[in-house]
Amino acid sequence: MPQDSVDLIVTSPPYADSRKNTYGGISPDEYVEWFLPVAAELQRVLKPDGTFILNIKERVVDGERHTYVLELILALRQHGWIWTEEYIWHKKNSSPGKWPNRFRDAWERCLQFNKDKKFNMYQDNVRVPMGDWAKSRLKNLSETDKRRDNSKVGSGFGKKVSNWLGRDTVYPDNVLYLATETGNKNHSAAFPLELPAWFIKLFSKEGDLVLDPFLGSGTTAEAAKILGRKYLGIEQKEEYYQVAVANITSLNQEDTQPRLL
Amino acid sequence: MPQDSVDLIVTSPPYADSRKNTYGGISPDEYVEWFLPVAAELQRVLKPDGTFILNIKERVVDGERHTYVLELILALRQHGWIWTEEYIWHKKNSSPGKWPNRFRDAWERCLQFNKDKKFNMYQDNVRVPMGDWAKSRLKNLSETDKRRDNSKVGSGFGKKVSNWLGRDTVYPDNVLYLATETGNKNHSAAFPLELPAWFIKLFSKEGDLVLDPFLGSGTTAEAAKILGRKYLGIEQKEEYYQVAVANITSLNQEDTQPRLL
DNA sequence: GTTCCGCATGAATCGATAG
DNA sequence: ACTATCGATTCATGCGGAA
Repeated sequence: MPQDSVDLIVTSPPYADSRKNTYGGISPDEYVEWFLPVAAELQRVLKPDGTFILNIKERVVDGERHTYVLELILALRQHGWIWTEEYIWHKKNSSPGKWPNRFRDAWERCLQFNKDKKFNMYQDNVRVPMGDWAKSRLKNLSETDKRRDNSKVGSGFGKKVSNWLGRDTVYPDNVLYLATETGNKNHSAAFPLELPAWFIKLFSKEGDLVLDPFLGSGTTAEAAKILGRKYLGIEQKEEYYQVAVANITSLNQEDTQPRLL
Repeated sequence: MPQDSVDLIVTSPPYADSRKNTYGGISPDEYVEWFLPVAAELQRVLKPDGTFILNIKERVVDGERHTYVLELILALRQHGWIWTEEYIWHKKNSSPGKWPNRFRDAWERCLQFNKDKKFNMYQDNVRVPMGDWAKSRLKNLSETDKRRDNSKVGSGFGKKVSNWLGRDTVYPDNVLYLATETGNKNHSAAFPLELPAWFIKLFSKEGDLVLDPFLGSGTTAEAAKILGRKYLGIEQKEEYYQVAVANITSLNQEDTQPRLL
């Protein structure tokens, strides 16, 4: 691949040592070492104003959270990546289970890395409906606030409130509150379509190129296709590749578009 | 303080370089070095089956998340602490603001450290009401609901929905969804009472000793008092100490108990 | 006695300007 | 060339006073 050719990278690599029977299963202690050559190639092909989103969560090893994700962040910075932000994916329906020393794990990291401090971000593409507070708060402004609006002299007290009139969406924050995919995909990672879709809308525009170097069942490419982006996926396992191709080609644009927009 | 005398430590130390005009203001680059001597004392006084909860979040420095929290976790492990878990505090109302390169920050870390893999955890004390799904889901049980239905993905998970009949509370997960305190405390940290209260209920029992080495306006001690634990707080600034004493002594047990239980 | 309205304010961050 | 200060931006909550 040519250098500086990709607008956005969104990926969820195989987590260390997990899914051992379905994927390669990288040992936690070797995870950073295993990932760095990949990151170097990603850095080469990403445009200077592009973004790299890494969805990952550290395993529990021997009763303790392993530190390979922390070490990976530090290592990537050593190699020139900028650690711009850490988004949290807060899962509505996390895996069940009960243990004496911990609760169910309901969140994952979505790490944002950049090559440059200036990067493309299209914030208006991910505005969310205003919270419920607005309904009760802005419902009955009519009498007093209309008067305030008409008299533009002086106080400015009413101005703040009237600023909110007519708006129905606000900017989100850095926590994504999404359900996990309960679908029937033949791939063990529960990676909901909305997760890559959110980052694709936020960090790319139509016609841009989105890359997923660990394609898996093709969720990132599906989201990119639905959103009108070009997409490129890499997958080592023949069987996942076949699943991804099937998922992507069977996509019916008319069916899926309303789901995301 | 004698060694092995504290059952639980819950604290929210001054964040690096923030609150510069109210607190000392520790530089991000010196944060780990500044914290380690404190951590050593905490390790000394904590009981072997006790827990240390550290509420912290890294600042943005020069357009990038600083790494001092990651380095602090690694350093604490070097000094013998076990990094058992990372809870997330998902804030309902985060600080406002708009920037071209990031959204509002709506979460903080609550890091759990232990001296030993075996520690006290009273999970039943923090059960939460069952979600609304239960009402509709349990009304008409299907055939698969009455027996164990194994996951189709081969994960080994299964479910037996009929197990849920008659229950009205469930265990929570590792994400706490709380509002920040917008109250009138004369202390700049917005640390809601529910946050220390949750960990106090989870990791201590009545009569246990709870320590907060950075007491601030005394929220941890307030929660401990309400929940019938002994408490011990350390505060360097005379003015915060006075505020904390006032907050704690003015506590009316009858008023506050229903708020938390 | 209850609901509704007005308003202050919070672990923030960026970019421009001043020193 | 570097650091310090300041203005601008914006969402949700709770409290006090009014209806």
